[in-house]
Amino acid sequence: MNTTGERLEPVTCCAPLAAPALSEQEAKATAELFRALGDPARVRLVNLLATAGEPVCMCELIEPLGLAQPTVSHHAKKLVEAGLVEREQRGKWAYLSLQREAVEKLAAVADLKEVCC
Amino acid sequence: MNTTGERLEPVTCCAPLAAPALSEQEAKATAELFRALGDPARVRLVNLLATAGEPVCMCELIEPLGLAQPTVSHHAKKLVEAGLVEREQRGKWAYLSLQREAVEKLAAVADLKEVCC
DNA sequence: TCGACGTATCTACGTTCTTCGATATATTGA
DNA sequence: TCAATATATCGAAGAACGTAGATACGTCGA
Repeated sequence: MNTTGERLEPVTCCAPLAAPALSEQEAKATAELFRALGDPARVRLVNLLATAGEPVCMCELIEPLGLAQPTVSHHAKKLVEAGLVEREQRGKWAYLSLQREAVEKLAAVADLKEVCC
Repeated sequence: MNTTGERLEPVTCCAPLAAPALSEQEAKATAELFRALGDPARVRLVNLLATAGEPVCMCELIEPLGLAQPTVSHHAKKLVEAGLVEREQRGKWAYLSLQREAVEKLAAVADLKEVCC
């Protein structure tokens, strides 16, 4: 999809829903951010990270999510790409943690009282 | 999709992302809510309603969105079903307005500091 | 009554998404 | 060095999605 090589940073590029003049670009970034949480598996993954409060090994997510390992890897990648989750390699293990600032920015985007991001 | 007749109310059924024990049902409801805003056209539609501050005739949304009339109708329906937008019939015109409480609830769901919906 | 207009639905098409088995790569421990 | 383990990627199948043309329905004004 992105052939130019420039990476979109949805979390930093999107504007509040009530922004006076939402550009096409901003709308796309905002939609991508919301879409990242538009799947039950990813909502549960984020929930697991939020309640854990500390980085969680990816291997410990497979069972609670009830999905195959490639599927969990796929969803984790989506969340990392959206900026909502951070991935940290520790030897052969991959640890995921919540990007709390990104999630808070998401809440700010949905906040109609917010004027600016 | 829903053959039993029971209507899901995503806005009232979903729980915060940081909820201690997110059920499968709640995760699905939360995902549906986020997914409703997971398309640029719907983000712009919500933005138009948010900045208008008053009900907007659907016929006035076609041009700014740059989409065909059936497509706008389709997106509007999705937003109404998600509870984010209210639809009001006035003669042959359909007026859309933002369900501000629902959008605020969405922001609360994304708020990690919130304990309960 | 009739034509114009606004809207929803039907249908179809191409794209994207979710899922998982198979497989490749890398790291650890023996 | 070798087997076991964790993870990512590839490839494929089925479902869901976005879009718009055609069409049907209802309302308004003449």
